[in-house]
Amino acid sequence: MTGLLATTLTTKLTVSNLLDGDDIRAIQSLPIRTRNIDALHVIVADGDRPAECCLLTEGFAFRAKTTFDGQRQVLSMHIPGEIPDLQSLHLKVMDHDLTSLTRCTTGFIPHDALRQLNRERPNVAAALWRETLIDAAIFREWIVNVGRRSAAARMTHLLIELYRRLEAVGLAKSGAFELPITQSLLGDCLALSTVHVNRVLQDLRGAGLLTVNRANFQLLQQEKLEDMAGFDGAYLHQAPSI
Amino acid sequence: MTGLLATTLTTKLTVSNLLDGDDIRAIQSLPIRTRNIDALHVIVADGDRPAECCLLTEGFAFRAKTTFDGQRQVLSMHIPGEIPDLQSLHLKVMDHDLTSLTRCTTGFIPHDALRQLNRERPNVAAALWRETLIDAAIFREWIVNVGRRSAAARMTHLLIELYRRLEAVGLAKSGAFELPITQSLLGDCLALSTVHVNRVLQDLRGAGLLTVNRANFQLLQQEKLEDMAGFDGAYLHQAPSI
DNA sequence: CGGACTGTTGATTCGAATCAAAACCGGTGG
DNA sequence: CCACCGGTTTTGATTCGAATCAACAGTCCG
Repeated sequence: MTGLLATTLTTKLTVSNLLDGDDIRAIQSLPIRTRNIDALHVIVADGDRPAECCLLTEGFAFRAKTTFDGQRQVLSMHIPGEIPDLQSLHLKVMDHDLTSLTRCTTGFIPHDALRQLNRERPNVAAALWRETLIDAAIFREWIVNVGRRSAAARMTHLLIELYRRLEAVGLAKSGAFELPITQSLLGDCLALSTVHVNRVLQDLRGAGLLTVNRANFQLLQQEKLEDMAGFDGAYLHQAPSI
Repeated sequence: MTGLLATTLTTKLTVSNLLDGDDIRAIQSLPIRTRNIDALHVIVADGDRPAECCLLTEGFAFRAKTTFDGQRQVLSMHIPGEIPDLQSLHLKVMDHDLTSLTRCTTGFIPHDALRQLNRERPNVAAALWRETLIDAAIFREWIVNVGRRSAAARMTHLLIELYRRLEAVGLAKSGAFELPITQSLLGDCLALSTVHVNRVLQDLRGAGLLTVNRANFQLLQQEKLEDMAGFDGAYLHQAPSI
């Protein structure tokens, strides 16, 4: 693994973990297969038994489950630097879909190579484990979002979360970020109908709290938005080793 | 660690992981502090920085978040054999509460000891990691439950999940299990009001699908219940190493 | 026996879904 | 260049599931 792919992963892991030079070199020598993926393409499907993990380098992806009666619930959004299906390393069968939102650049790393790395470099294993735990922390907050917040607070909370995560990897600043997501998919994230998503966004725009043109989101009054969403970023565990 | 505590943990981990004799001996020699905890007592609180993990040996516990306006959302239920705060090993600050539902027998294991064990015995590290990944899989299904299912389906899905998990550790059979949970707490699990929980349970009883007297739940028509809940147990990842 | 949860019932309200249709857009091909 | 098309966004009218409000009954326990 060299170039962008290596940088993406090592940057992510060294920010919040204590890796030494050997750890980083071991990561950089992982075998990796680069692949470009079209928008809205199922990368790994529910029921699959993948033999590799997918490192997202460019573009966005999301994980979702579909109920037997065809309703879809998005479980998480994924941004560059993440390995959305890292859990497949220890859970053989996928229990949900991983889908590209936009065109993506990805790197596939064989499970075997990752297992060997984990065995030889406990620091790296701990860092990767930690990433899956942050994942779980985000799921927990997602449960609260869908279960307990009003439609407007739900929307706001999701947008702030995305902003914070994108900001942390340099893909957003000053409250602005690019995310080519439809209102329908936002509805599947928030367990709201498309119609209601539209109305909520209009209310938020009307209140002067944000703007949205196509894929461009601009959070205008972050303080106020955080208040109305009851947002506390602690669950993102972004501070180094905290 | 000896006796019941050791048995609880090693049973759990050996069922679905490949541990050898040395692994098991290493687990059994973990230092552990036994403690009894009263019902409805906060074991680890949001914001805490625990230095040990809590192995649940007897009794039930749950994890929950409270929003700034005082609403509570239960995130998961925990049964004997589980380590509900294992994530604290790598995420220093708790982002939710862990609370006992009933009187519990617990064993506290220092993080230091667990870290050393993970370093020396990669098999054990993988087994523990896997437990946290199953945790996350259950969170994902919980999102779907709260986000996409009707009140009745939600209730049913939760009860079947609990039954399956209890059955797997020998604490339930023939559709029956003991769980001293109030309707109010069930509401906090399902994001429903207490009143509505009551009505849904009456409907299910009325349809002859289950009975509830105090803490005793009896699922009468499991097939039918699974159908109406859209239950697919794959997300519990109970089959050994699958 | 009294008090505090817990469970139950009925009446009413409300947030969001649903249904239906129009307006808007970005592309495609004639 | 314009007509057309599918997907997306927007608007309005109506319905519905669950919340809320308000009592009351049951149960446990000191």
